[in-house]
Amino acid sequence: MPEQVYSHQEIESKWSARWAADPKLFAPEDDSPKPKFYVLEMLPYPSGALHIGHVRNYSIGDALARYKWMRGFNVLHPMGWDAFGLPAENAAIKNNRHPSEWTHSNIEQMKRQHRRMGFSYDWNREVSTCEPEYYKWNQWFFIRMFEKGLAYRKQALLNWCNECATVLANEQVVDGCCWRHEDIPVEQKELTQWFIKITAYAEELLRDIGNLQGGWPDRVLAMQTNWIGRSEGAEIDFTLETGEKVRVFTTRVDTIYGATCVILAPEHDIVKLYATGEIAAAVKAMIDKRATQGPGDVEKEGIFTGLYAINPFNAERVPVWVANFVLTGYGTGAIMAVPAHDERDFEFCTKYGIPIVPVIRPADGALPDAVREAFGDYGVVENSGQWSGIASAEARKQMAAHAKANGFGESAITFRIKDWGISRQRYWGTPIPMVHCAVCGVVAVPDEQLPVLLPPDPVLKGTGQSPLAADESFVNVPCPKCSAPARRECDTMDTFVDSSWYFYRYCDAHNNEAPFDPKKIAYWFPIDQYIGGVEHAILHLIYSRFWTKMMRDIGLIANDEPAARLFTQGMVIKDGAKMSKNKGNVVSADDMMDEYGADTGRLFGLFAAPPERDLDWTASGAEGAYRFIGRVYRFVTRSIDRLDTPGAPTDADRKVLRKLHQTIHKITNDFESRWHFNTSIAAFMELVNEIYANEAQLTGATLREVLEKVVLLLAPFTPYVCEEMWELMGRPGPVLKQPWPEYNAELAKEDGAEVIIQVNGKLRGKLTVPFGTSKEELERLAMADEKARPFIEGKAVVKVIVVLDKLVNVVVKG
RNA sequence: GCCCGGGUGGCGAAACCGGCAGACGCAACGGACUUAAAAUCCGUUUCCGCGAAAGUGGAGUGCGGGUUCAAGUCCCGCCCCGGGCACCA
Repeated sequence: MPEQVYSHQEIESKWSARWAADPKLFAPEDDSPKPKFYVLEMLPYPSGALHIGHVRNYSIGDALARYKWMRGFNVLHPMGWDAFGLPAENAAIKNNRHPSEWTHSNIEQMKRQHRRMGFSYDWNREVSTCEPEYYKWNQWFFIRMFEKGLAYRKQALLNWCNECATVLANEQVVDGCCWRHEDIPVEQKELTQWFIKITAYAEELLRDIGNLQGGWPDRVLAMQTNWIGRSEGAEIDFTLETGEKVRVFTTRVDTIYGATCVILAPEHDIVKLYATGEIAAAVKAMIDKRATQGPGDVEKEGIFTGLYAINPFNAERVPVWVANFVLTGYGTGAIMAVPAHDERDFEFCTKYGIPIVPVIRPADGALPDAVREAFGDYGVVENSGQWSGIASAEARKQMAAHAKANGFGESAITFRIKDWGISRQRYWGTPIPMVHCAVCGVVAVPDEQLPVLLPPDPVLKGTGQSPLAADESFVNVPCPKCSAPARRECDTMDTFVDSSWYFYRYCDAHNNEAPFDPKKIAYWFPIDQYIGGVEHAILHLIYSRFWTKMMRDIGLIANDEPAARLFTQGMVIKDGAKMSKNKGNVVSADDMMDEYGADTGRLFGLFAAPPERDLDWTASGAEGAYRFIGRVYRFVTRSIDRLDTPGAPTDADRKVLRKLHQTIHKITNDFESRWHFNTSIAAFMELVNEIYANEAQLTGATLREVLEKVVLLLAPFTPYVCEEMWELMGRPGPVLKQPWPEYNAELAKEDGAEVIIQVNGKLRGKLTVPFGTSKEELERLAMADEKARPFIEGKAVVKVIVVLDKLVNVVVKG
């Protein structure tokens, strides 16, 4: 066969069709004796077009999946669609199409692109979250949580995005703006909504971060730790002169003798009870201002309520204020202000002339006469009755215990994380399976009536009213308990519910009796490797962890965490900016595949940067990857006829085989440790350069040996062209079921050790010696070395450092 | 302010355990092939000196110190860039 020109269209369309025709090709085996490996990439939202960011994400997972198959694992590698959500509904309003139609046509488009990319998914397990077979189980889980008190309704101030016309969870607010609309400030609205009690798991979510260390990126774990935000402190009751108690939360109860006022959040119950006239008006103004204010520094403002409270530790009477910087949703919504030891309290009390009383001194200093700035560190407690002279840390414990013993407080822990508000006033989501009955109250839809189907013909306006409420035939329903006329809940669920457990469904995607068969979960879980963007570090990834723990506690599964290992890949950058529609720098997967092909797209994406780092997409870089694939392909095709030509082994054979085994070692290591495929591919390029340099001298047997291994090593990165070359070499496929090339350390070994000669740490010469040459001999050779000698002669040799097979460093003086 | 990353040629990067800084690729330049071009193959390219050249000397991994025979790598103190959290009591 003469040398062939690499034509990606021909090769990729040929194998894409063949792979699609074999539904078992990428399916895991039942009852397999092989060890299992579950590799998962985050499922996409079906926007309609795959772009380079997706391609990068899936190329990483696909390389791993193919490698694991070749290493003899039974691999589960599924794909699905996060198919509910706002874009479908907004597109529907704009184009007057049904969200379902829009979504399904997008899925079809993207699935075609996926197939074209040749990713090794088991499409038999495809999950689409907008199908009743899937969202039925969202409802089922919701009812289980309702029964356990983990799903509940309450009135609360909620984040509202006017553009989305719906409520947002705290996790969906970024810099005070909507996560989908970075320039739309989120407003606060008081609404009655459904919440999921993720806070019941706050302690465990935090504790188990310890078990994820090593398997999950530190960055993600740090972000989750921050988000959960545990603070240890105490709650203390200050008694008002009117008799009510105001409970404050503090992490520094040791400073309580320095408390000079109590400050309430504007929304606090006591304020509602006692604020009248001018004060009430000022408080309302504060609430309104805060509701519309964006993020950033806000001037502290407050007003005296006219009330006084008694500090239970020293019986001192302190004024009660209301201030805009005290948050209603954190701690108890009330604080004791200790201006001498808290920067914020200092700022506030200075502004309003409230006294400042220092009670903590630095361990090696004295109490200041006049406080010029807050001293917030731990120190020694002073002027604090029986605790004077005790260190802060110890005083905290003792004073909390004292409060408890005397019935006016106790040690307490608060979390920053809040319950997950899941009600959405939109159509395209899972209906919340609840009924409101005038007699029975809120009643769950019985399991046998699930799923509660979305009505097929919604009236969509995007006005902020739940579209389901306009559909009388949906709304009106008899109460499941008493059969009296009742009304259905009309909100739908946050789509993050859908993505919290989809990866369990892949294990048993067509189960009609249960969300999944626990036996299948026991086999596949935890996910061995999860791969996705870091933007989900606290959204999807914290919800998923919660959902797993919840499912464990209702007895469905045994694992505590969904994924043993997580990998977060970097963003794709083009022309200095993150690829996004707004910036107009998106490269579509289709355009890329037309021009360069799927293999090139994958190879460049993996070669241009280590996968965790941001990747610069450049056309010239892609050209380079394309040229390289062509270089391999041309060599293989022009060598086909020589593969079985007999001949005596040559020096070139040995050199190329050595390079081959060094490359096997390198690539295998990269797969097994840090996934720096950029260096795997660089090593592979070096191998190909070596083969080119020795082409004429290679014998047939070596050519066959080396080229077959070349194809196998490259297959996880560029599967199409490798499948084609494998076939051309007369080998039966598929490549991903071939064993991974085995490393032979003997063949990889160099002829001799290259030892560098340094004088005072500077490189002065090189030696090639047999491995294991003795210290004395190396020292002798170094001293005699022609290049090194001029730097040694005439100087006193202080000492000589020898590292066997590696280096000699002669230290001289003078 | 606190918590994570990161800073190396014209560019993307490599150097994994402290041991030859810049592998591999892009771009640029030169050569071969060609009537010519494209494609392909081969070569050069951190900076500053000296040299016609082969070579050869010095400097160099954000900045300042330190440890060490030896530092991009370890330690101390800074600067800059990216990300997360943030009146969280």
